[in-house]
Amino acid sequence: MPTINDVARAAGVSPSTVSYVLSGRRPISAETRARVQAAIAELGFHPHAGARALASSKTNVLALVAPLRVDVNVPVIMQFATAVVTAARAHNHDVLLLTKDEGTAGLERVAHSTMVDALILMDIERDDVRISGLRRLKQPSVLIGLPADHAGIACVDLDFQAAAGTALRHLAERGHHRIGLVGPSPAVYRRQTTYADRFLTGFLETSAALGLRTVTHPCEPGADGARACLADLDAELPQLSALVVHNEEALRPLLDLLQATGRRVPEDVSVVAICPRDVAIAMPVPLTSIDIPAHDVGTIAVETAMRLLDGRRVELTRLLEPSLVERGSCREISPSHR
Amino acid sequence: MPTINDVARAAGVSPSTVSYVLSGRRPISAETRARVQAAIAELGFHPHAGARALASSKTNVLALVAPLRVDVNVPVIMQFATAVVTAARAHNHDVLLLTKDEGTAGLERVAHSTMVDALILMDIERDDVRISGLRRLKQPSVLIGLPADHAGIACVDLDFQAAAGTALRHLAERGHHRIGLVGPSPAVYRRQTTYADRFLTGFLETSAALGLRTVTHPCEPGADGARACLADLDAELPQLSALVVHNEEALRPLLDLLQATGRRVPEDVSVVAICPRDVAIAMPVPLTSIDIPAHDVGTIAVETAMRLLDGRRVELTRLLEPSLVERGSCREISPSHR
DNA sequence: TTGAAAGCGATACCAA
DNA sequence: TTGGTATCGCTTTCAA
Repeated sequence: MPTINDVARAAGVSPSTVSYVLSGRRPISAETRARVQAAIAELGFHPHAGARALASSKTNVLALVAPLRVDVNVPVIMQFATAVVTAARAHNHDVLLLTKDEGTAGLERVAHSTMVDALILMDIERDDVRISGLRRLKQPSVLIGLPADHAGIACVDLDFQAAAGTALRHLAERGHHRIGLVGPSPAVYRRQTTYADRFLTGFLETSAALGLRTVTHPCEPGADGARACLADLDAELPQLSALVVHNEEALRPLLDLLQATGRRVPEDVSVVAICPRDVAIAMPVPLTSIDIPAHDVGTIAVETAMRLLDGRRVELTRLLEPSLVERGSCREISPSHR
Repeated sequence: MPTINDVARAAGVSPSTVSYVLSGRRPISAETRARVQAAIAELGFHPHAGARALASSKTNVLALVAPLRVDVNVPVIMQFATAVVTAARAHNHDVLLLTKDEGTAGLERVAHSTMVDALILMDIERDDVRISGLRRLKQPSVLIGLPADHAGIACVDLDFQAAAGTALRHLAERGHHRIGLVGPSPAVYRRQTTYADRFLTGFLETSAALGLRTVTHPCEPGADGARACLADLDAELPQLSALVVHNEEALRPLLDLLQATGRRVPEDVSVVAICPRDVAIAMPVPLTSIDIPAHDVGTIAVETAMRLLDGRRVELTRLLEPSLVERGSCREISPSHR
């Protein structure tokens, strides 16, 4: 492997000149630049990442901490990861993949050993134990999610609270006033992943503001969970005309169940889902949905990290506005039936 | 951030001694070791990764090249990734995540700039354009998959050819002799991901060896694809009594379709699936299946990389033996009906 | 059993 | 516009 000195010798310049050609941090005459670049190409020179990191205190690597348990939401996780890696590359950075189960120790390990310039964390819990540790790192971090105490830390996420409002308003405008919420599984609430709370809060707020009759219930995984949840909702609010489903996994069993019991979508029950758009589209009945903009969130997370790295100003809390796409799973209730 | 010199000073030893305490590459008196370790703990010392890489020519980082397109098989990809990261950590390595779409350029970038010690690639195609480039790298690589030309390169995968044999034999032993194969989507064949070919080859071989009547068909995504595929199979081989499904995505629509048309599983049609076990379990009828041992494959890939790195002998081609789990979706055909 | 010091391969400051 | 060189923090050889 050729070094910068080899290149310098071949081009008849000093190593520092080669370095400056590479970084563009000082003006170089066109002629010199050409000679250097020719030498670089000819020798197939690639700067040594470690040497660079040592001399410049920059690694050009971001840490991405992902929950690698293999359960629900895997596709969404992958979408975040894809977006982060792609955006990072666009900024000339690479991505070191960490698992959430290494916890604070893992973060400290890569941060203290100077393996990364910044960290991006996903699957943030309400009282995430990792947050306080992050504050002590010299590297900046960006959270995908919104913990209770996020003072001074950059956060990016869908505005789930607003999303609940959007879903309810969409239904209310079409004449629905008896609406059930199929929530995430109790496990999600237990883990206190914050999007569950935030959605629920928004749901209750908007419900009250609009004077709707609503009822909410978490939903256990599987067909049995869906059945139990629907039964609970029906019992507590007879003749509900619409469901808001904030549970990707429950979607399919729920639709199967409705069909099996002769309740048509949207004729008998309207449905709004909060899920990735490809999931909404792939259902037996294409669902009106609010997308989880994983790509945007991931990209913005990286861009926020970049801004922090070069000392630019950032908006610490970025909650992306929800956007609802009507796909025909909500029907208009005629005024006479209201 | 304290350096090794700070530690040395605090412990009253030379920096080299600290280094040797850390690496264990030469004997240190118990007393000295204790003093050094105390100083390390007290100062919160973590060796600088870049400096280490520069001095030792080892990064303790593996590259993992994953297909980050968001389509089918996302869960399997995640399982591979999980296993690789976990295994890597167990060997004191971290994982740099690259996307397949960077192609050869990405591999060369991280290899030439000495960011990684070894590379692990997934989603290998039959005539993968990246292979020849890999041979020229100074870092070893391990493929998850089996390209046509894999001379000299370590490969790990499920033995899909044997898996087809296992599936067919399981059915044949239960009296089935008219069997259809629901293959992957044409897109997979077009991309020439090698597992499709290998499974098909094994299927045809075993079919011939056992004197079975079989028919095979790729299967387009979605409910329509499943319907078309099943119709084709039925047309070409009337009264087939069993299906082998090598298409995770088609599984659910296929079972829905069978139910809708009054064909019960396993009473009327037996089914063997090749898919992750959680998918097989989550179906309306738990399916007899051959697992895709993503965890084992990922772990073995990392272990192979480790062996290559420290010059130990490796078996270049590791095809894992398939194991079939009966879950009741195959029925025994009584001799009178054969 | 330990220490001294020469690299490793870049960057960036100080000069010219 | 360019060159010389100290420096980054560690590993490892050579000596003692």
